[in-house]
Amino acid sequence: MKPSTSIQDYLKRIYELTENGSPASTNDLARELNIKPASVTGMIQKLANEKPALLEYQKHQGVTLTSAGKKAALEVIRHHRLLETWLVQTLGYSWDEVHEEAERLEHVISEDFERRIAAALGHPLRDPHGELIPTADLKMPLDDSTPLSALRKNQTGKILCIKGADADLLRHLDELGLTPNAMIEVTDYSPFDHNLTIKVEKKTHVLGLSVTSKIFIEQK
Amino acid sequence: MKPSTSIQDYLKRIYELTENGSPASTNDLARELNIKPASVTGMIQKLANEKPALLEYQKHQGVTLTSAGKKAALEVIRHHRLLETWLVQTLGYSWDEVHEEAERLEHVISEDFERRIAAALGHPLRDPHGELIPTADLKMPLDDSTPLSALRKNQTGKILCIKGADADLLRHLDELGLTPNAMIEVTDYSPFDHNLTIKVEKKTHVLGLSVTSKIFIEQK
DNA sequence: AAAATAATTTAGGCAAGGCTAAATTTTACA
DNA sequence: TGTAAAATTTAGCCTTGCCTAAATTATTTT
Ligand SMILES: [Mn+2]
Ligand SMILES: [Mn+2]
Ligand SMILES: [Mn+2]
Ligand SMILES: [Mn+2]
Repeated sequence: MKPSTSIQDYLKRIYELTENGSPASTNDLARELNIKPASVTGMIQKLANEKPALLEYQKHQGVTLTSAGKKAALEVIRHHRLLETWLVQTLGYSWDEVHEEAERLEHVISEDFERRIAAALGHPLRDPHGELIPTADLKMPLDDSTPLSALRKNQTGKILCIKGADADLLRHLDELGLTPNAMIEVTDYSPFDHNLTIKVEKKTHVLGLSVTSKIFIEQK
Repeated sequence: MKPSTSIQDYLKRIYELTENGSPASTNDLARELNIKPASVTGMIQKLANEKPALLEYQKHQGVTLTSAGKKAALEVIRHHRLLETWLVQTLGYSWDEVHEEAERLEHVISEDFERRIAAALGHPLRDPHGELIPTADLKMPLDDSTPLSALRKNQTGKILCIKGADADLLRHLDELGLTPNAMIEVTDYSPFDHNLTIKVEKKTHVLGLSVTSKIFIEQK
């Protein structure tokens, strides 16, 4: 059976929160889902006890996805990212507007719809923010990007992805020309505050860590 | 507040069932919604008692939409028909495939999405089946069509709409060339069984009442 | 005009997925 | 190392929207 919309959202958030390798905590999940921690506990207990369990769970230790859970999560993420790409390309959404729309559509489109937009888009590898799109057989491609925050003076690269930015930051980055595919060069680094001075399209900007850690680069 | 998906489906069905002027019965509604009559009674009582009531209801007498209910119904119907049009035009769905997809999407698209597809399609008047699309200000345009079943020998017209046909019939009509915009001519009428003989694209077909009553014509 | 049948409503229940308040565990830190 | 704070879980409750079985009302048939 296809998981409910609620469950799909849980799985997607857990996928994201566990990408760093460590389990997702009840509180983090509650924050990301805008649901009270007590309710999250109830749901993760349920998901961990399903016939093919979707989660690995030990009290007070957080959760990780089983392979069944990961597959279900990648299904939703593929829908989300294909939808974002498609909304931008065919309906003129800007990249800071698409998220919410995709957040609702992702749960209701058919597999046929998924195939049609994937084909219409030429089976894209990344969504408008540069995030990798899981393949049709639900594998997440390897991510070979480096956070901009790891670059130093005179290093250059192409922006691959903006991760975890809210709509305000996305609009700001758009104004600065810091969008996927932009070529950038680091011209200075301040070890005290981790500020990076970068050049993009002939213009120079100084970016703090809270920004540079959200921009991902393909190094030259 | 936006009505729930369930409520939207109730309102849409009630709109359709009351187009003939008479109230929708509990049983008819239950059949259309695939929900047990007892559950329908519960829901219509609830909807009739909301602050601005969505339904007019008297025990054992069926329901009609209030103006608030009609507005909410037209909102869903507009979504549905725009979506069908758009899925056919941009993703290559055939007209017999789109219904189910639109049935789910109609509840989750934003008003912004609605405006974007309406604009992208050039504010169409009819969906792929020829059904009238409610306007952006939620009025249903006047329907000036006549059922094919009302035509007689030597009368001609253009097909405007196929109403209430299931996917199988839609595919069949498609094969016969009986799609919106096709020009047809009635060459014979049998008063005994109400069969009509019609000519479309040089071919002749004999259609029973259960078919001719679902095809609507703009008379010449 | 009964009696039978059909339609509708009532009553009681259930599952999903939330919430609050209270209890418990873990972690932090003085 | 003991305690305070933070995180998590438990317990009990609520709403939505569905169900079945039984009761009631309306409609047909005889
Ligand atoms: Mn979502
Ligand atoms: Mn899919
Ligand atoms: Mn629907
Ligand atoms: Mn709308």
